[in-house]
Amino acid sequence: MRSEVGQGGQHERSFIEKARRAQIIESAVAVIAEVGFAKASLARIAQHAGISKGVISYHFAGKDELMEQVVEQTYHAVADDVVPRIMAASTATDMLRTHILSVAEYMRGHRAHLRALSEIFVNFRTADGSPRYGIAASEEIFKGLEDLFRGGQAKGEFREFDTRVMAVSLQASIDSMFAYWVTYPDHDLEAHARELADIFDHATRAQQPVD
Amino acid sequence: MRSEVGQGGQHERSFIEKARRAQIIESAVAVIAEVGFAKASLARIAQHAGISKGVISYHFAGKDELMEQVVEQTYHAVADDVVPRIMAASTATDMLRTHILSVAEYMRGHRAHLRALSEIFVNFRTADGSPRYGIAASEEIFKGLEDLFRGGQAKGEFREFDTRVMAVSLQASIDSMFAYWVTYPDHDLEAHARELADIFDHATRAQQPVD
Amino acid sequence: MRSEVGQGGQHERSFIEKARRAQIIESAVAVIAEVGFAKASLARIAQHAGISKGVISYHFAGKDELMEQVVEQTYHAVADDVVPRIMAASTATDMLRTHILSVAEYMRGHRAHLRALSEIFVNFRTADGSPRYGIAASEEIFKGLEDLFRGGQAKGEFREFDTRVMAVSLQASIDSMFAYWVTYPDHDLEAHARELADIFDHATRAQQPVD
Amino acid sequence: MRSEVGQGGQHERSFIEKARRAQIIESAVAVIAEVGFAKASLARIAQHAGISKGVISYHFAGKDELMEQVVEQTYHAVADDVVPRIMAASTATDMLRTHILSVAEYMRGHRAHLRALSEIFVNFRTADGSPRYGIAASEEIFKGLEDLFRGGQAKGEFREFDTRVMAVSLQASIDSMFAYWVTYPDHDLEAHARELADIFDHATRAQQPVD
DNA sequence: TATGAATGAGCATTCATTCAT
DNA sequence: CATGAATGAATGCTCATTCAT
Repeated sequence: MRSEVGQGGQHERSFIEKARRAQIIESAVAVIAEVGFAKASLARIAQHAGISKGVISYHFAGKDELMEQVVEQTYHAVADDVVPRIMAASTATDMLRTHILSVAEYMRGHRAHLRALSEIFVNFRTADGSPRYGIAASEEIFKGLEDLFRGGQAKGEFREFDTRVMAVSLQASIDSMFAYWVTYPDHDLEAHARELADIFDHATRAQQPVD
Repeated sequence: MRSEVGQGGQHERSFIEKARRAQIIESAVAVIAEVGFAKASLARIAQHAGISKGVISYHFAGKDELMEQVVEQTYHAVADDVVPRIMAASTATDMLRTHILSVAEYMRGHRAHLRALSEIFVNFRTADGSPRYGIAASEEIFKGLEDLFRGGQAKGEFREFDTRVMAVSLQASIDSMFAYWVTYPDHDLEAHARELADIFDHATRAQQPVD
Repeated sequence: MRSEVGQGGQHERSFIEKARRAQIIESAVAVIAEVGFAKASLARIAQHAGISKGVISYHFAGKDELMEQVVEQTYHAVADDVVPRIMAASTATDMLRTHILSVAEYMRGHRAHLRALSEIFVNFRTADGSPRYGIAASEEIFKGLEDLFRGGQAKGEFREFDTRVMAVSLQASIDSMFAYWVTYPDHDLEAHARELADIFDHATRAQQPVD
Repeated sequence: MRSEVGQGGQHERSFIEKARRAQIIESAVAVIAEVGFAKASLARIAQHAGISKGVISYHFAGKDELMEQVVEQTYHAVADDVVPRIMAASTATDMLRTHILSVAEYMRGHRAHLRALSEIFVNFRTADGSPRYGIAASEEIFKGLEDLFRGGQAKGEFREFDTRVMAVSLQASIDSMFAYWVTYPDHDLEAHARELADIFDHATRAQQPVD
């Protein structure tokens, strides 16, 4: 999980180093969220952190590693918050609704983090030009959603459908909810989330009661 | 010097100029699709077109105008192909399904164009740093979809739902279908489109027949 | 006087060619006067003349020849206007005053020409980087002024002084009068010229009457 | 990023930074003096200093700041040398003569600096195309000279004349003395200065003694 | 550990010039 | 004669990275 770790525990990161890395990552998040990936230069990130450019190079192998760390940290923070709440639901239908609502709720408190995450996902490329994170980076999420869907189908809660297509569409709809809210900050995120939950409730359920 | 003319049809672009502009736009599309917006420099675009950098500056006021032309050309090409087919449908339900399937079909033949379009939408910024096209640029699409939805609701084909949320989610799901297919070229785009049509059919319809 | 002339009268410039050259020279004057030498590109000059860039290249060997022509034309126009008036004066003292006042009067009607002339004098460099026209280009003027001064000294009108230094200083003072007026267009050019005439009257005369 | 600091003495420039800035400024002076303002590119200045182009960008906000620094440094160096000597004179007549002679003497040792200064004054333009320093930039000098002249007039040493015209003409005559000497390096600068002092002595004095 | 300094490649853009038509 | 098109060098600038201290 950490790039250079694993040489026999030799290289434990010191407290100060961990603090510095965290500080730099937070600054990176803030800067990317504000000016976008393309204009988030190391100089700007260093300036935001109140340190010299060299410090970043010292603590991270390069800009690429910094970006990867931003993704990893943010990604896990979301999962740590959302996953337990989903697990607490009893039916697949509930889990689906809880998933959508929890993610939306988490978003509300972490606008910058998610903005940065999305910037990196879309823009970060490897040296050869191919996207570092693409749809493929969401594979873990897709797998989790597919498990949820298959569970619902097995129990008869959900109709038969292609679980991968449903997962991809749901994930995209959630992302777009966030993007829409970032663009229009007055947009009612919670109401959007409830509507979205309704949409995928109708889209998945086996029986639709007469309204 | 070249870009701001054309008011009143006075300055007809010559045949050769139109050809060059088209050639450059096509090269821009190809390069952006391949290496992404950030790395799509004029040098690379010129190299791809087999011309000198100066030619681009000669035919376009600057990189910004080139990007705007790419968007405009591609955008209209999609609309010209898809809109008539949607209009031919008689019910809202049919229009919705036709919309999804036609866009998917168009995509199959214009992978690079749509890839480039999405890159520009996400990354192109004005001089002051704000996105040139953002979610807001999709407003026209959203409006069109909302009309479709409201028509269906008025006729009783569709249930009551927030048309804006439905439009945003549908558009995002279509985009993600495309992104998924770009990442996994062997993915069955047509099957995905049919599944997606089913999803939004269930999500919108007023009555769900017992399967 | 003309660069390629002299091959036996073979290459007489046609009427249309002379007209074109004159038109281009006038445009060059206007553009240089407006935006300065450095930004007076052939493109801008052509645009001002309402012709294509290529025309300039066709009628002049290059930008350098165009500039030289601007200087030559303007220079002679000034001389043709001013010299006869000076010659009409009878005493050296009168000639000196007439010189200053006539040049100033000419200036008032030819602001752009003189502005352009000064821009070219100061900025135009040969390929090797040395000034194309420097102080040395004023040699003809200096010689003329020195003749005037020596005449006055011979007749006892003027005191003994270094005629070269007086010529250089007078010419510089006249140029600065013009520059000052260009910067502050409301400046009273005629009054300035009269004051300047007084200054050099006092500076040169053999006897200063008790005021 | 580097240029706008320094409010309050907070950001003391390090020794090495000051040295680099000085070195770059000196190279800029040398290059401008040699090839003129228009051809004094950052590349050439860097080459002359034996450093990479980026170093200049690192130490100066841009070419504009570098040019402004050249002006400021040079300007103050002249003033620091010349002003005290003028102040030491007791009569206006002496101050005038001292001014001319001291400036000339300073010139002899700083040919390139003054050449560069004049190049920048004439050619440096702001982004909107208007001269960054024009005649208006000499306002301070003009004001100082006018004070001197008015003092002399008040004490009866000088005749009545327009002090502004006298100041502009004197300044121009001094500049042209320098320009002449730059063009003809063998020219006797001191003799020229003495002659010039005589000229303005005659031009200003209230009484001209019978020779 | 941290820093300031330096590098050099890459960027968009401008421009005088050339040339086929 | 005149043009539009194309060229390629040069410019100021940004930036990730390296390195001695």
